[in-house]
Amino acid sequence: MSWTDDRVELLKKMWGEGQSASQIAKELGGVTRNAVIGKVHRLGLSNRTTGAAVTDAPEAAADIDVEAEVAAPPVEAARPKASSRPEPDAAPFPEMAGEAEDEEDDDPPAPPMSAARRAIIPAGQPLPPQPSANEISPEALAKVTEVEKQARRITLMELTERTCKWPVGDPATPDFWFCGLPVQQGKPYCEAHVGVAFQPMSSRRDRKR
DNA sequence: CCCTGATTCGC
DNA sequence: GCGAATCAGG
Repeated sequence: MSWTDDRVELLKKMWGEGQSASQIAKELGGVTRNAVIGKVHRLGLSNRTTGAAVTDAPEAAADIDVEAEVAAPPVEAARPKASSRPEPDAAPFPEMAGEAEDEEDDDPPAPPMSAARRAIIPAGQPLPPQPSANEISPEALAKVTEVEKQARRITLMELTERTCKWPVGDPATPDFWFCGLPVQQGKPYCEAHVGVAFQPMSSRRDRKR
């Protein structure tokens, strides 16, 4: 595979979005993450680490401009290093309700129970995890509800191996989504959701049956 | 061990 | 220019 124009374009786009080199490589296909990184560097678009140069201090060296230091593109996605906590570039969430472009007015039974909904989990389906929110450490729970506010709120089809697959809401409801934050390596969920999904078995010695 | 990006250097 | 190998981290 070669770096065709549109492949480069996709590379730029994804890199700009904070996608990792391996993800980009996977998306492009036919190239390794090394190839992607190499290209990224050759293109001049590389670190956008909070203004601070991770490698060398941009001091001295008054002759580093032959190749021109490609003016940093207006990249806004701040990637807090390899710690993975990519701020969802654009997560405009209008407190759900999204009546904006409802081509169909179909949810009469969709009361504005925003806050309540988050707290009340429809538990019951054989679906994924949905913890019985009764034996989870308050801390973990708090963390989740907090995280769910930052969630990317992606759809089923937007799920990838690296997006948190924690479902939120009632699948039968229009406001059903998946967390979508970066998963904790290996696990299918992000850090917060791993926390509630995998309970170490602590304050739950009763109801043991 | 998984992952990340950075760099080098033969091609 | 390209990217595998390597390096240097988290």
